[in-house]
Amino acid sequence: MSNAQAKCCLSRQSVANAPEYGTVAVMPELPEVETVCQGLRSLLPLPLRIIDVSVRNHHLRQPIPADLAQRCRGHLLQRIERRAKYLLWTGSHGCLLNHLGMTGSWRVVAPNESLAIHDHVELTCEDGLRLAYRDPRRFGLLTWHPSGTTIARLEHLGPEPLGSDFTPTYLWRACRQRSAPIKTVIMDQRVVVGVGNIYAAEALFTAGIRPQVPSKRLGRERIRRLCESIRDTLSNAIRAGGSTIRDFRQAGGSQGYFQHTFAVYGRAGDACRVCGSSIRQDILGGRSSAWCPRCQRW
DNA sequence: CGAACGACCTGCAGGC
DNA sequence: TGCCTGCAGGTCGTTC
Repeated sequence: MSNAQAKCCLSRQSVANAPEYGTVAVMPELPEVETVCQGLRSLLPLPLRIIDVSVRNHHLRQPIPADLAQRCRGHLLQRIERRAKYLLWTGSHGCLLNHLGMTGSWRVVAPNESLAIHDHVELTCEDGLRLAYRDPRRFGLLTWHPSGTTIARLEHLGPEPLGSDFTPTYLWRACRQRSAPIKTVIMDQRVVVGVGNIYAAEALFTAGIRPQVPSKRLGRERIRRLCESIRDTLSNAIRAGGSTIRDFRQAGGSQGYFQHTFAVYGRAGDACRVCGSSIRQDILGGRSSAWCPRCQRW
Protein backbone atom coordinates (compact mmCIF):
# COMPACT_ATOMS: atom_id res chain seq x y z
CA MET A 1 0.00 0.00 0.00
CA SER A 2 1.39 3.40 -0.94
CA ASN A 3 1.69 6.19 1.58
CA ALA A 4 -1.19 7.97 -0.05
CA GLN A 5 -3.38 4.92 0.20
CA ALA A 6 -2.33 4.32 3.76
CA LYS A 7 -3.25 7.91 4.54
CA CYS A 8 -6.82 7.74 3.40
CA CYS A 9 -8.52 4.44 3.60
CA LEU A 10 -11.31 2.76 5.37
CA SER A 11 -10.52 -0.88 5.15
CA ARG A 12 -10.65 -4.08 7.09
CA GLN A 13 -7.82 -6.49 7.11
CA SER A 14 -8.43 -9.94 8.44
CA VAL A 15 -6.25 -10.60 11.44
CA ALA A 16 -6.19 -14.06 12.97
CA ASN A 17 -8.11 -14.37 16.24
CA ALA A 18 -8.92 -10.69 16.30
CA PRO A 19 -11.86 -8.45 15.56
CA GLU A 20 -11.82 -6.41 12.38
CA TYR A 21 -9.22 -3.67 12.04
CA GLY A 22 -9.54 -0.74 9.77
CA THR A 23 -9.02 2.91 9.08
CA VAL A 24 -11.62 5.56 8.50
CA ALA A 25 -10.36 8.59 6.61
CA VAL A 26 -11.57 11.05 4.03
CA MET A 27 -11.44 14.47 2.52
CA PRO A 28 -14.35 15.34 4.65
CA GLU A 29 -17.39 17.03 3.38
CA LEU A 30 -20.77 15.86 4.61
CA PRO A 31 -20.99 12.61 2.59
CA GLU A 32 -17.54 11.52 3.72
CA VAL A 33 -18.19 12.30 7.37
CA GLU A 34 -21.50 10.46 7.15
CA THR A 35 -19.72 7.47 5.61
CA VAL A 36 -17.08 7.52 8.36
CA CYS A 37 -19.81 7.74 10.98
CA GLN A 38 -21.55 4.68 9.52
CA GLY A 39 -18.20 2.91 9.20
CA LEU A 40 -17.36 3.50 12.86
CA ARG A 41 -20.78 2.29 13.95
CA SER A 42 -20.25 -0.91 12.03
CA LEU A 43 -16.71 -1.42 13.36
CA LEU A 44 -17.37 -0.69 17.04
CA PRO A 45 -19.47 -2.84 19.37
CA LEU A 46 -21.54 -0.13 21.09
CA PRO A 47 -22.02 0.45 23.96
CA LEU A 48 -18.29 0.44 24.56
CA ARG A 49 -16.39 1.63 27.64
CA ILE A 50 -13.28 3.76 27.23
CA ILE A 51 -10.64 2.56 29.67
CA ASP A 52 -7.86 5.00 28.90
CA VAL A 53 -6.87 7.84 26.60
CA SER A 54 -3.36 8.68 25.53
CA VAL A 55 -2.70 12.02 23.85
CA ARG A 56 0.64 11.87 22.06
CA ASN A 57 0.36 15.29 20.41
CA HIS A 58 -1.93 18.00 21.77
CA HIS A 59 -1.44 20.36 18.84
CA LEU A 60 -4.46 20.13 16.58
CA ARG A 61 -6.30 23.17 15.19
CA GLN A 62 -7.18 23.87 18.81
CA PRO A 63 -5.04 22.23 21.51
CA ILE A 64 -6.53 18.99 22.82
CA PRO A 65 -7.61 19.71 26.44
CA ALA A 66 -4.96 18.63 28.94
CA ASP A 67 -7.58 16.82 31.02
CA LEU A 68 -9.10 14.89 28.12
CA ALA A 69 -7.78 11.55 29.38
CA GLN A 70 -9.10 12.16 32.86
CA ARG A 71 -12.52 13.18 31.55
CA CYS A 72 -12.91 10.28 29.15
CA ARG A 73 -11.72 7.52 31.45
CA GLY A 74 -14.66 5.22 32.22
CA HIS A 75 -16.87 6.94 29.63
CA LEU A 76 -19.43 4.46 28.30
CA LEU A 77 -19.66 5.29 24.63
CA GLN A 78 -23.27 4.83 23.53
CA ARG A 79 -23.73 6.63 20.23
CA ILE A 80 -21.67 7.91 17.34
CA GLU A 81 -23.51 10.59 15.41
CA ARG A 82 -22.85 13.24 12.80
CA ARG A 83 -23.88 16.91 12.94
CA ALA A 84 -22.63 18.98 10.00
CA LYS A 85 -19.04 17.81 9.49
CA TYR A 86 -18.59 16.93 13.16
CA LEU A 87 -18.60 13.48 14.73
CA LEU A 88 -20.16 13.27 18.20
CA TRP A 89 -19.07 10.39 20.43
CA THR A 90 -21.77 10.54 23.06
CA GLY A 91 -22.19 8.49 26.20
CA SER A 92 -22.37 8.34 29.98
CA HIS A 93 -19.97 11.19 30.84
CA GLY A 94 -20.59 13.60 27.98
CA CYS A 95 -19.58 14.08 24.40
CA LEU A 96 -16.29 13.81 22.59
CA LEU A 97 -16.56 16.23 19.67
CA ASN A 98 -14.40 15.50 16.67
CA HIS A 99 -13.83 17.30 13.38
CA LEU A 100 -11.62 15.48 10.89
CA GLY A 101 -10.25 18.67 9.38
CA MET A 102 -8.61 17.77 6.11
CA THR A 103 -6.83 14.55 6.91
CA GLY A 104 -8.28 13.17 10.12
CA SER A 105 -8.97 9.46 10.38
CA TRP A 106 -9.86 6.80 12.92
CA ARG A 107 -8.31 3.38 12.93
CA VAL A 108 -8.92 0.24 14.93
CA VAL A 109 -5.41 -0.77 15.93
CA ALA A 110 -4.38 -4.41 16.05
CA PRO A 111 -3.15 -5.64 19.48
CA ASN A 112 0.56 -5.71 18.65
CA GLU A 113 0.54 -2.88 16.18
CA SER A 114 2.61 0.21 17.00
CA LEU A 115 1.24 3.68 16.51
CA ALA A 116 2.54 5.74 13.61
CA ILE A 117 3.98 9.23 13.54
CA HIS A 118 0.69 11.02 12.92
CA ASP A 119 -1.41 8.95 15.34
CA HIS A 120 -2.02 11.76 17.85
CA VAL A 121 -4.58 10.16 20.16
CA GLU A 122 -5.19 6.59 21.24
CA LEU A 123 -8.35 5.36 22.95
CA THR A 124 -8.10 2.07 24.78
CA CYS A 125 -11.49 0.45 25.28
CA GLU A 126 -12.78 -2.59 27.09
CA ASP A 127 -11.79 -5.97 25.71
CA GLY A 128 -8.51 -4.45 24.56
CA LEU A 129 -10.02 -2.64 21.59
CA ARG A 130 -7.70 0.21 20.54
CA LEU A 131 -8.66 3.22 18.44
CA ALA A 132 -6.17 5.70 17.02
CA TYR A 133 -6.89 9.19 15.70
CA ARG A 134 -4.50 10.07 12.93
CA ASP A 135 -4.25 13.52 11.40
CA PRO A 136 -1.10 14.43 9.44
CA ARG A 137 -2.07 18.05 8.78
CA ARG A 138 -3.57 18.54 12.24
CA PHE A 139 -6.52 20.60 10.97
CA GLY A 140 -8.82 18.39 13.01
CA LEU A 141 -10.46 19.05 16.34
CA LEU A 142 -11.03 16.97 19.45
CA THR A 143 -12.81 18.53 22.43
CA TRP A 144 -14.68 17.25 25.45
CA HIS A 145 -18.13 18.44 26.57
CA PRO A 146 -19.59 17.13 29.85
CA SER A 147 -23.20 15.93 29.90
CA GLY A 148 -25.69 18.76 30.20
CA THR A 149 -23.46 21.42 28.70
CA THR A 150 -24.07 23.03 25.35
CA ILE A 151 -21.52 22.82 22.58
CA ALA A 152 -21.02 26.42 21.46
CA ARG A 153 -19.42 25.33 18.21
CA LEU A 154 -22.66 23.65 17.12
CA GLU A 155 -24.98 26.45 18.21
CA HIS A 156 -24.77 28.62 15.13
CA LEU A 157 -24.78 25.96 12.47
CA GLY A 158 -27.38 26.06 9.73
CA PRO A 159 -29.77 23.23 8.87
CA GLU A 160 -28.74 19.82 7.58
CA PRO A 161 -29.02 19.89 3.78
CA LEU A 162 -30.85 16.56 3.72
CA GLY A 163 -33.20 17.52 6.53
CA SER A 164 -36.69 18.97 6.29
CA ASP A 165 -35.58 22.48 7.38
CA PHE A 166 -33.51 23.02 4.28
CA THR A 167 -36.21 24.21 1.89
CA PRO A 168 -36.14 26.42 -1.21
CA THR A 169 -37.88 29.18 0.75
CA TYR A 170 -35.32 28.96 3.56
CA LEU A 171 -32.41 29.11 1.12
CA TRP A 172 -33.97 31.96 -0.82
CA ARG A 173 -34.38 33.99 2.38
CA ALA A 174 -30.76 33.28 3.35
CA CYS A 175 -29.52 34.34 -0.08
CA ARG A 176 -31.65 37.34 -0.89
CA GLN A 177 -29.76 39.91 1.17
CA ARG A 178 -26.25 38.76 0.57
CA SER A 179 -24.04 40.13 -2.15
CA ALA A 180 -21.34 37.46 -1.72
CA PRO A 181 -20.89 34.92 -4.53
CA ILE A 182 -23.46 32.13 -4.33
CA LYS A 183 -20.71 29.53 -3.94
CA THR A 184 -19.37 31.33 -0.86
CA VAL A 185 -22.89 31.51 0.58
CA ILE A 186 -23.71 27.81 0.21
CA MET A 187 -20.32 26.96 1.76
CA ASP A 188 -21.16 29.15 4.77
CA GLN A 189 -21.93 26.64 7.54
CA ARG A 190 -24.35 29.13 9.12
CA VAL A 191 -26.49 28.97 5.99
CA VAL A 192 -26.36 25.22 5.40
CA VAL A 193 -23.91 22.69 6.81
CA GLY A 194 -21.76 20.12 5.09
CA VAL A 195 -21.28 21.73 1.69
CA GLY A 196 -17.56 22.05 1.00
CA ASN A 197 -15.60 23.12 -2.03
CA ILE A 198 -16.16 19.96 -4.07
CA TYR A 199 -19.91 19.57 -3.70
CA ALA A 200 -20.55 23.32 -3.92
CA ALA A 201 -18.96 23.31 -7.37
CA GLU A 202 -20.84 20.18 -8.42
CA ALA A 203 -24.22 21.38 -7.15
CA LEU A 204 -23.84 24.72 -8.93
CA PHE A 205 -23.04 22.92 -12.17
CA THR A 206 -26.14 20.76 -11.84
CA ALA A 207 -28.24 23.83 -11.15
CA GLY A 208 -26.75 25.73 -14.10
CA ILE A 209 -25.57 28.60 -11.88
CA ARG A 210 -22.18 30.28 -12.05
CA PRO A 211 -20.31 30.28 -8.76
CA GLN A 212 -19.51 34.01 -8.96
CA VAL A 213 -23.12 35.25 -9.11
CA PRO A 214 -24.06 37.40 -6.11
CA SER A 215 -26.54 35.26 -4.23
CA LYS A 216 -29.15 38.00 -4.00
CA ARG A 217 -29.41 38.15 -7.78
CA LEU A 218 -30.85 34.65 -7.95
CA GLY A 219 -34.61 34.35 -8.20
CA ARG A 220 -36.81 31.83 -6.43
CA GLU A 221 -36.87 29.35 -9.29
CA ARG A 222 -33.08 29.18 -9.56
CA ILE A 223 -32.75 28.91 -5.80
CA ARG A 224 -35.27 26.08 -5.84
CA ARG A 225 -33.20 24.31 -8.46
CA LEU A 226 -30.03 24.88 -6.44
CA CYS A 227 -31.63 23.55 -3.27
CA GLU A 228 -32.60 20.41 -5.14
CA SER A 229 -29.12 20.09 -6.69
CA ILE A 230 -27.43 20.33 -3.28
CA ARG A 231 -29.67 17.59 -1.92
CA ASP A 232 -29.17 15.36 -4.97
CA THR A 233 -25.41 15.87 -5.12
CA LEU A 234 -24.93 15.05 -1.44
CA SER A 235 -27.28 12.11 -1.33
CA ASN A 236 -25.74 10.62 -4.46
CA ALA A 237 -22.31 10.93 -2.84
CA ILE A 238 -23.50 9.25 0.35
CA ARG A 239 -24.99 6.43 -1.71
CA ALA A 240 -21.65 6.14 -3.50
CA GLY A 241 -19.94 5.75 -0.14
CA GLY A 242 -18.44 9.20 0.01
CA SER A 243 -15.72 10.40 -2.29
CA THR A 244 -12.39 12.11 -1.92
CA ILE A 245 -9.82 13.64 -4.12
CA ARG A 246 -7.52 10.68 -4.50
CA ASP A 247 -7.91 7.59 -2.51
CA PHE A 248 -10.93 7.14 -0.33
CA ARG A 249 -11.78 3.55 0.46
CA GLN A 250 -15.00 2.48 2.06
CA ALA A 251 -15.57 -0.39 4.46
CA GLY A 252 -14.51 -3.62 2.84
CA GLY A 253 -11.79 -1.93 0.85
CA SER A 254 -13.74 -0.99 -2.26
CA GLN A 255 -13.00 2.42 -3.66
CA GLY A 256 -15.51 5.23 -3.24
CA TYR A 257 -16.44 6.00 -6.82
CA PHE A 258 -18.26 9.30 -6.78
CA GLN A 259 -15.03 11.07 -7.75
CA HIS A 260 -15.25 9.53 -11.20
CA THR A 261 -18.42 11.45 -11.89
CA PHE A 262 -17.26 14.95 -11.00
CA ALA A 263 -18.57 17.30 -13.63
CA VAL A 264 -16.37 20.32 -12.95
CA TYR A 265 -14.35 19.90 -9.75
CA GLY A 266 -10.68 19.31 -10.54
CA ARG A 267 -11.39 19.44 -14.29
CA ALA A 268 -10.17 22.94 -15.25
CA GLY A 269 -9.20 22.94 -18.92
CA ASP A 270 -10.97 19.64 -19.61
CA ALA A 271 -14.02 19.37 -21.85
CA CYS A 272 -17.44 19.64 -20.23
CA ARG A 273 -19.11 16.24 -20.42
CA VAL A 274 -22.39 17.88 -21.41
CA CYS A 275 -21.47 20.55 -23.98
CA GLY A 276 -17.76 20.05 -24.64
CA SER A 277 -16.76 23.57 -23.57
CA SER A 278 -13.50 24.00 -21.71
CA ILE A 279 -14.07 23.99 -17.93
CA ARG A 280 -12.86 27.24 -16.40
CA GLN A 281 -11.50 27.94 -12.95
CA ASP A 282 -11.38 31.02 -10.70
CA ILE A 283 -10.50 31.73 -7.11
CA LEU A 284 -13.52 32.62 -4.96
CA GLY A 285 -13.17 33.24 -1.26
CA GLY A 286 -9.67 31.82 -1.51
CA ARG A 287 -10.89 28.53 -2.97
CA SER A 288 -10.50 27.19 -6.48
CA SER A 289 -13.86 27.20 -8.20
CA ALA A 290 -14.49 25.41 -11.47
CA TRP A 291 -17.45 25.94 -13.77
CA CYS A 292 -18.63 25.40 -17.33
CA PRO A 293 -19.08 28.71 -19.17
CA ARG A 294 -21.87 27.29 -21.33
CA CYS A 295 -23.87 25.07 -18.97
CA GLN A 296 -23.69 27.57 -16.12
CA ARG A 297 -25.11 30.81 -17.48
CA TRP A 298 -26.52 32.39 -14.32
C1' DC B 1 -22.84 43.78 9.89
C1' DG B 2 -20.91 41.46 5.75
C1' DA B 3 -17.10 40.37 2.73
C1' DA B 4 -12.39 39.19 1.85
C1' DC B 5 -8.26 37.27 3.08
C1' DG B 6 -4.49 35.09 5.69
C1' DA B 7 -2.98 31.53 8.96
C1' DC B 8 -2.85 26.99 10.31
C1' DC B 9 -0.27 22.19 8.37
C1' DT B 10 1.62 18.47 5.58
C1' DG B 11 2.02 15.74 1.40
C1' DC B 12 2.36 15.79 -3.22
C1' DA B 13 3.06 17.36 -8.04
C1' DG B 14 5.52 19.96 -11.12
C1' DG B 15 9.35 22.83 -12.54
C1' DC B 16 14.10 23.61 -12.77
C1' DT C 1 18.45 13.24 -7.99
C1' DG C 2 17.23 16.93 -5.17
C1' DC C 3 15.57 21.29 -4.04
C1' DC C 4 12.01 24.76 -4.29
C1' DT C 5 7.38 26.47 -4.96
C1' DG C 6 2.58 26.22 -5.17
C1' DC C 7 -1.58 24.02 -4.19
C1' DA C 8 -5.18 21.39 -1.72
C1' DG C 9 -8.69 21.57 2.04
C1' DG C 10 -12.22 23.67 6.55
C1' DT C 11 -12.44 26.87 10.06
C1' DC C 12 -11.41 30.89 12.58
C1' DG C 13 -9.52 35.38 13.47
C1' DT C 14 -8.44 39.82 11.63
C1' DT C 15 -9.06 43.65 8.67
C1' DC C 16 -11.59 46.68 5.80
